[in-house]
Amino acid sequence: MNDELFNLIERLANLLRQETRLEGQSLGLQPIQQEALYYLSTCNRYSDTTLAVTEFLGLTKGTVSQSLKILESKALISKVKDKKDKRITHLNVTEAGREFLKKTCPPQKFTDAITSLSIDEEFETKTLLKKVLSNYQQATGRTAFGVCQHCKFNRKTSDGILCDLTKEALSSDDIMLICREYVV
Amino acid sequence: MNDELFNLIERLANLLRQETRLEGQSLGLQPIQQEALYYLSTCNRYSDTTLAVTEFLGLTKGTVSQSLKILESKALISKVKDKKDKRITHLNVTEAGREFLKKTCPPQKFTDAITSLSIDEEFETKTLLKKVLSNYQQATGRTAFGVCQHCKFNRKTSDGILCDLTKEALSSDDIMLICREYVV
DNA sequence: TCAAATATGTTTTGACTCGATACTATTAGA
DNA sequence: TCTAATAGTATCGAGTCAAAACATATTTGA
Repeated sequence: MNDELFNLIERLANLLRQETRLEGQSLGLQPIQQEALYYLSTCNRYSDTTLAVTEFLGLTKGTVSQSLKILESKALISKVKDKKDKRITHLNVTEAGREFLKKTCPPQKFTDAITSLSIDEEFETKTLLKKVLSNYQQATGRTAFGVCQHCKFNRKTSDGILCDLTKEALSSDDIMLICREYVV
Repeated sequence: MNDELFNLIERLANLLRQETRLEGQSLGLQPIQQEALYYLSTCNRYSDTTLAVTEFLGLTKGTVSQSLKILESKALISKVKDKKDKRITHLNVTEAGREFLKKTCPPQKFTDAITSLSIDEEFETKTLLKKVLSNYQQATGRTAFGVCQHCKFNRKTSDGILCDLTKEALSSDDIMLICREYVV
């Protein structure tokens, strides 16, 4: 009863948030800004836009636009207009941004705490939480945000890997990233 | 890599937060206020104070004081001065408060999502997350907030159950609640 | 073809969160 | 006794957030 799964997740999230807040102080970064930055470092070229971050964080685009503006002002990300569609702006994490993430994300003490789990236990936890997350996303009608590699549209051909949705070629690095168009 | 445990937890927490925000709209309640209310409905008489909520949520007491003021103004909690120590104010969840929690906490769609797990899987996930949470709390030097029943100070005597810390008698309901003084 | 609808993103506004700081009241302890 | 510690409140400024209005760019479809 007192150990409801949702309670555990909220408590872990609260602690993570707290540690994140501390680690962001050196650069004056808020937790939500760090979450956006982290997301941008893990997503592919179809998913590095304001709207994708909006969907990922579950906020409104106006709110996210503000946070991204701050990240840009601190030179942690840079904005690049899309060549084909001029409405779209791609958000690239700068070297400084990656540097910051490497030091702080995931938070050190959390990483330490995980070492109490065995390899198998950690894998098991991830697997089960992924299942819950996937179901929850579906129930709330939210975008799945899965890894390119495991997407329905990802196709291996004799010429290499292809995205069936965009018809573009994908590198071996590409397919490790998170995509907002992900479909099971 | 893309499925880091901390990433999964943050994403689940973001979705929970979003659903919580929606469910709080009817009463004009913010997510953090609902978290405080929920905590107060699960804690024992040693842990129903402003400072305990502060520790639990990992915020500062000024911030929490404001949130509690709003909960009181909406008649979801009531404040009762401690008889012995006049500095202390106990926070009781009112009937209206419990009514609200029963409807919204945990969020319906999250509960639905969990049903994708078997009983064993859910238990396993809880067990492992509890382990991580416990370690994380210890690493960050935070209060443990465990269930009274499993605390070191909980002692069963011929006269009933006793708290060795406060030397007070505990009922069978008491020992199911969360205590800030919890020690493994 | 070209106007209407749609999509991406920014700005503004007002309510709220949050940490920091200063403050009051009460209790503990040397 | 009288100083330090503890519980809690009040205020401030920076930032989050949703909502709405807005500016561009693209797509749709008559």
